[in-house]
Amino acid sequence: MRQPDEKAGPGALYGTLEVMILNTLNEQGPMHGLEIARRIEERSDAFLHVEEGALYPALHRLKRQGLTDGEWRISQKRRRARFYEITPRGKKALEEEVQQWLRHTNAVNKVLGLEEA
Amino acid sequence: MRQPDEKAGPGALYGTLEVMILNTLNEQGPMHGLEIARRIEERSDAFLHVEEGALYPALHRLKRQGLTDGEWRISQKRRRARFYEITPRGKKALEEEVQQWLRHTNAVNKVLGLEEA
DNA sequence: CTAGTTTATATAAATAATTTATGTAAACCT
DNA sequence: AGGTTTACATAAATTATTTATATAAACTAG
Repeated sequence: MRQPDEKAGPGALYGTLEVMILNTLNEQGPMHGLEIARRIEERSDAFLHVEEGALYPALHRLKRQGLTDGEWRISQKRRRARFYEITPRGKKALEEEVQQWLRHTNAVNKVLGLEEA
Repeated sequence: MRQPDEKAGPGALYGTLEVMILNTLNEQGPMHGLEIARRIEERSDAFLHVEEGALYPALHRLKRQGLTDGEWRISQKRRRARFYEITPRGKKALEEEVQQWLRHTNAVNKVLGLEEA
């Protein structure tokens, strides 16, 4: 016997990590990578876990696309850390990606017979 | 200028295709691969598109896991086709995966500030 | 009657974003 | 001085897609 899974399985972040990062920066202001990961985990009530191997490549993708910019600063705990901030383009992308997330979950929910038949 | 995307982008199916297949078989009875794909597309109001290269590997995974079984029959259009049926184990898995989908979307929605704060 | 289209399955190769496993470095603690 | 914590980084492995082909049988047009 096993308790039903209270955590997301492998691949659960797929496609949603970038929009969650952008939203975290948009709502809570500039912060560094590990702090973003912690906020996402907390806000999901520890359902999601953001691995560092997923986090940093995602942050680099967002930076490369001009959706964030970042600068080296010193964290609360006195370590050098890259603080990211959402850009105007990032805000626009965030809005679109949130809409896309809603359309997507809606579509899957329809297929699963879970609402809005 | 470009119309906002009304369709899911690449990778949109990631992680949801199997549960959608199981649900389709559970609700609508035995049917063959291409028909499953069509039903999913229709029920999502053509938002989702199920590529054959995603469909058949997913069907094989489900079969290997004992969540469906299949037999060769003749389709409405007189072609040989493998008709799949959900098994009792498949029904149990479906329930769990639907619950997992709900927990997952809920977690992402919380992070995005979209409900159930 | 035969060439082209449609239906149906199948699979290899390419792509993309994860997970897992390490590594570096500086700050803090004992 | 040595061990732990914080923070970033990246390579390798994994997984599930997308894209591109291939096969084969049945229907359809000329």
